[in-house]
Parts: sequence; structure tokens; C-alpha cells
Amino acid sequence: MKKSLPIWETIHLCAKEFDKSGNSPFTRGDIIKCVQSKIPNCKPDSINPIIQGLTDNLRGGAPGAAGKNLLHSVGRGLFVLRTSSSVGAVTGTTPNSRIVPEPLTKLSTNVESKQLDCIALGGIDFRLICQLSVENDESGNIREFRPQLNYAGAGSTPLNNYGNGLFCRFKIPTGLQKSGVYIIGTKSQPLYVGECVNLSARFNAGYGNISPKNCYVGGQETNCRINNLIFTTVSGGKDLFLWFFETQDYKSVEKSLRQSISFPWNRA
DNA sequence: TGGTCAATCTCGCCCAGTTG
DNA sequence: CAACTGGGCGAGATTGACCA
Repeated sequence: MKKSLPIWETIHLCAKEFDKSGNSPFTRGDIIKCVQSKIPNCKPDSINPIIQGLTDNLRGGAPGAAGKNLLHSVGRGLFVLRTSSSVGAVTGTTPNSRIVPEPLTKLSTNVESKQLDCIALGGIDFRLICQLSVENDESGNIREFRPQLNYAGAGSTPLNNYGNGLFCRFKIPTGLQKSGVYIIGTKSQPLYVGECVNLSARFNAGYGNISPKNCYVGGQETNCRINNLIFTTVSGGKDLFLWFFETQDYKSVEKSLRQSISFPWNRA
């Protein structure tokens, strides 16, 4: 009986096939399917740590004879062949789909004007959290997303009013699990006021990352609308910032602000 | 016995769906 | 419209099996 190649060699073979056919970057799932087509009884649980062990910019994983010299991660679950010509621009980087927010202290010092650290609206002092830095591609251009194309129910459910746009991705620091009222704006104009129970979650799992479902009727079209506004504003060369006022009474604070101040991105 | 390869497990994030 | 929940998946660490 013919002995099959070791898993790590099969992974390398698959990666070379993807690269040669132009299907690069490829996903972890692509690798697993390819390996299983060559070694049918090989389980994903066996393949995953070996992929990890072959990838130069991922820690851990199962060590192999080839070492971490065969794959390079270009995003969460996305890989390229390390010997591919496409790797040159990204060698040495870390996967970029997980945006690691810069520390708050550093973000604050990046702001041009010291008075941006705090703004007063309606008698309330809002503290600057960070600049809303959207994810860029390898060329430094804003990475565009159309998650609506990935929704399984697209054929039976219409897009919502804001679901057909281009979207961006961004994150804020994850440690801000606080309720309160937030302001999105440029350094000269507040644009949107909103309330939240968990600021980090509201942005990192809401505005900052549009899921396919939210582009369709029944989804959170406000997330789509605000994300698209952020995308178009930042694309236009303007910097956007996030300010926050921590309070348990966020509903009444937001309501009074909306009554006293006109925020162009808030709807009536 | 040490190196290589494979398997198993935990943790955290993403996403879709649901609820208020 | 915002918040919550649970399943699936990827990342990473650890352990076991095999072989020269």
C-alpha cells in the first residue's frame, strides 16, 4: 500500500497549488479541504496545528521538519505561500485582520490639539477615546468590504436601506466595557451621538465590523449607515474621533443632547 | 533518548439570530 | 434601534506516539 505524504508536506503541496492557480491568499478551510482530498482520513484537528507550525508569523503549533518557513499569515485564517512573490510586501508583518488598537495613551498623544482630549457638549465633558482608524490594505489604501455579498439568505431577503454600500473595518480599545454616551465627530464638529451599555462591544462588534446579516432587512441598518458614513468621511481625507461620557443614565443624557444639539448623522 | 510528527484541548473572537 | 446569546471556527499550548 502506498504511504501518503506527511501532513505538513501535503499542506505545502496544497499551498503551492493554490499559489500556482492564482488562488492566493487562501483560507485555512481551503487548506484543510485540499489536504483531506489527498489524505481522506486526516482530521482538521490534526491539520490545524500543523498549519500553525508552518506559518512564520504565528506562534506555537506543531513543529515540523520544514520549520516555520512555508506559510505566511496575511489575516485571520488567511495564508499565502511563503515562497510566493506576493509575500515580499508583507513578510515580517503580523496578521492584519485582527486590528490591534494602539494603547489609549499613545492614541491620545497622537491628537494634534491638546484640547481634543476633552470636549464639552451640553454641559457634559466628553473624554477623547481614540481616533477612528480604519483598516488599510498592504498599499495603505482603505480596505473596502462588501459583506452583503456573503449572506446565505441574499436570494430571499432584500437589502435594507443602507445595506448596499461599501464598508470599512475599525476597532477601538477592548477594555472600554462601560455604559454611557459617545460622540463621533471630526475635530471641529460632532457628527453623531449614541448610547451604549458596552462601548467596546458597540464599536468592535457593531459599527466597526459589519456582518452580512446586518445588510439585509431585519439586520442592524444603523450599523451599516454609520459605518458607511465613517468610510466615506475617512475616504474623503477627514480624521474622525470618538469621545465618551461614562454614565448609567445614558438614555436621558443622549435624549437631552439630541434635543439641544443638532447632530447631522443622527436621524430624527 | 531526542527529534519529529500528530492529536487533543482551551480560550477568545466572529457572526447570525433573537429579544426587548 | 440596541443589546444579548449561542454556535462555529481559528489561534495557541500541551501532550502523546513514533522512529532512528
